[in-house]
Amino acid sequence: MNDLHDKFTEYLTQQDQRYTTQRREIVDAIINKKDHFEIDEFISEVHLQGKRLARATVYRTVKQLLDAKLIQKIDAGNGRIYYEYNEALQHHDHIICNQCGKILEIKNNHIEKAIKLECNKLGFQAEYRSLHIYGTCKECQNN
Amino acid sequence: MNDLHDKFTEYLTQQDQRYTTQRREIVDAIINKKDHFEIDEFISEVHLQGKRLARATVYRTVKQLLDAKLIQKIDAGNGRIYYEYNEALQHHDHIICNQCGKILEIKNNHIEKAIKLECNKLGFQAEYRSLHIYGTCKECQNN
DNA sequence: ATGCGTGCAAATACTTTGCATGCCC
DNA sequence: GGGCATGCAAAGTATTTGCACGCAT
Repeated sequence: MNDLHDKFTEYLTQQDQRYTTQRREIVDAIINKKDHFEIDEFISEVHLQGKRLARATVYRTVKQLLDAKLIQKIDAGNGRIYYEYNEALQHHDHIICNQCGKILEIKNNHIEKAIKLECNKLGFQAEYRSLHIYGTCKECQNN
Repeated sequence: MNDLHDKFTEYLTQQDQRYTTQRREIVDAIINKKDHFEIDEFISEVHLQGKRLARATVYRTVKQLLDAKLIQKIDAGNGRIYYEYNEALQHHDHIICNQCGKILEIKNNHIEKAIKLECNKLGFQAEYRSLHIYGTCKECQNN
């Protein structure tokens, strides 16, 4: 049993909601994709597999997963919106290259700590964050 | 003369584009608003002042200002999208309360440094970032 | 004068919603 | 069996685009 299923089950139970076949399938697909995905591409893939799944259901489920902090939304800046599984609820941040569009995932304790300290100072109880750094990656700087 | 006008002029010149009346008015309005604004609210206000200004022009100009890194986009999570003037190009980050929707702006050198170090490590040339922290503010924790 | 930028409206894209039916608990 | 969730289509929003005309350079 995967962590994401457990967490989502827990969330749904709390909200007195049901873990339906569709919700289960969407979560499975997210786990299998591993990295970031787009709503549209996601729906196409599911349909290619011959499964019936309504757009609306995907939007509804994604909203719940966001609300449950199990996935996060990434605005790649060029009009594309990605979603990504928050593996084991460990926050990782994103570095996005404006040239080639590549997305690097980082996890840095100093950043983590600095943010926690600032929140403590303000008495703010942080639940979740989104940090995206845009610029030019090593490879693209050489072009 | 305001910094934002200068910077935008510089950007437009680089791109061989013109500093039109509309662009100037949009920039003025942004400077006067100071804090974050929404496209829709923004257009209404300009229209209330009796000025003629097309939606499309606002979208086009906002896109350029984003591209020039002079304003930044904030996704408040509840479906609302804000834009905000990047004062003097100093990066400040946002703390957003999920209960009351309040947005706090922070500027913290430790966060700044930790991010710079991580980028240096990766050889990534950062131009811009967006950091949003979501949670519950001090006041709302007491309710 | 030249041609980029604007305004307008239509087109497109994205997301939500109402309602009848199906399926989880 | 009761009622929440789904699928479908239609309605909302948000954003982009084509084209004729106006204005900045």
